[in-house]
Amino acid sequence: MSGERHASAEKEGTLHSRILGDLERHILSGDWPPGHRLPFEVDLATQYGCSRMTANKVLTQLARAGLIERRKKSGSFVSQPVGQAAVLEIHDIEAEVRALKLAYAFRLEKRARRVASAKDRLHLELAEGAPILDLTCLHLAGERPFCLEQRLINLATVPEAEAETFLDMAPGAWLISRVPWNTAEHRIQALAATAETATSLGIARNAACLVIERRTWGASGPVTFVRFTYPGDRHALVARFQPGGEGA
Amino acid sequence: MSGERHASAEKEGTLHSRILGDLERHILSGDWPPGHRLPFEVDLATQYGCSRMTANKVLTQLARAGLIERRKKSGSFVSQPVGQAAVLEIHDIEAEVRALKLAYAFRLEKRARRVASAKDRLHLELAEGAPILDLTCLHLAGERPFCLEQRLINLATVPEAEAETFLDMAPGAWLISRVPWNTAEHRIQALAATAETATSLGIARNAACLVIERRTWGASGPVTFVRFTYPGDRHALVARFQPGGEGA
DNA sequence: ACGGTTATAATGTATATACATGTTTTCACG
DNA sequence: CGTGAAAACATGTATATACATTATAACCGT
Repeated sequence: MSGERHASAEKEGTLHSRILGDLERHILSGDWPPGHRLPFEVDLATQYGCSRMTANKVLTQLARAGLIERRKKSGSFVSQPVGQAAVLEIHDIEAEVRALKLAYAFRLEKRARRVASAKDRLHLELAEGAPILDLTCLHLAGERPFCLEQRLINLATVPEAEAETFLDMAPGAWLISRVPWNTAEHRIQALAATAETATSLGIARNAACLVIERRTWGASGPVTFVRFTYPGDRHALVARFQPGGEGA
Repeated sequence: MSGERHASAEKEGTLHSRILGDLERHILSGDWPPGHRLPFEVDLATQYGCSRMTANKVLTQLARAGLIERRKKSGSFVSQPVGQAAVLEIHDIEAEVRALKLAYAFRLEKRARRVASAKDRLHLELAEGAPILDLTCLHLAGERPFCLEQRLINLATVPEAEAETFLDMAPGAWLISRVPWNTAEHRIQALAATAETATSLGIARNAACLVIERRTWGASGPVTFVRFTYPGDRHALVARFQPGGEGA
């Protein structure tokens, strides 16, 4: 009620996180099913002996995380568990290999500067005849091929790339550290290995491969298109998901 | 500054969202590269003619979204674009089929109640001899097989499932609407079709298939394990990502 | 110089208050 | 008896203030 002024560290953590934790627990445990109305801001404030502002901030955070929906006059309600979204971490390949406790290496197999063909324009939104850099490189785990990377870099957006040899640094890492981007689109498929990729990766022709394609845009237009091809029987993507789980 | 008291709707949107937008623009455009220190709370407050609390809330939100890192005494800094996380939406299969403008149907091919074997316990954390429901069903788009679903349901956690026939409602949709969950783990692989799955899906043996496995936990333990097998040449997962992009 | 204490700068959390905004309920008037 | 204006309600946004926390900087005596 009267509210003993600010945090006196009575038990553990801040009031904010205590309230947040309690509400999340009620929601995630199913104790409060979707559609259930949670206490009003003023009631929460009374219950925890805090101001409405504090309760408001907690509820606002839950709403941003998608766990609840808020309606004026009506109150706040537990959301339906909407489409199952998973945070898919696509690691840096070097990190991926090292996570397997294997030595990492890569080999540049192709580096060509040319103008965009019609086929390239399917992958990246490019003007006709726009200059691009076409790279292919093979990532190795220990002695064995791990992943084949085929990449197009838009030289209109990233002119610095033309001066780079990509002999010492993989193009992915180089781009990440130099070029800002703000949107990426991924496409994940299972495809049979073509004769070419089978040779590069040292697998049987038509073997199942996991193919991940990524297109990236920056403020000044399309940046890069990349296709990673992994031997399917040796690789898996893993994604973990907790609703409302912010990146701590 | 004196700060003209609350929102007088001078231009557009709230002060909060204007500041947020401005900062995001600076960061995403690369204008402020990773490591760059952004203005202190008090400076932002002065600049926008608002109180420090307002600036603080904006910065706090950016920090939660992972765009910036904050250090006491030092200030707030643009984060390194860490591991590329993409929000991967795994749609409901029915929605997926309808998005292709095809008729949706499903057929239950197997429904068995049994106790967990050692192999089942690899998929789901189960006690030895725990009762489970073992389901297989085929999802159809138009007349053609679209996806094969193989599912284990933990009857210890979801006893209601035993009374359900799953003839009218697909097990995925049934579970979503009835059983609360709080953690899911996905595994995505490319695998060659086994003889069985090839027959079910009407594809060639050894054809590349996209396999998505999901394990789900609720408050009272493991809920379900499911494996979706899609003919690889006919299906792709698509994920779009914008850093700091909250679910509106 | 060195190492420890003190000051200071920046963020973190919380309060009380004020007014805006959008819904729902109520109630009075025709 | 309906309908439209007014009141009540719950959230949304913003302010000013206070004190806590913590990392860095400044100081200071030995």
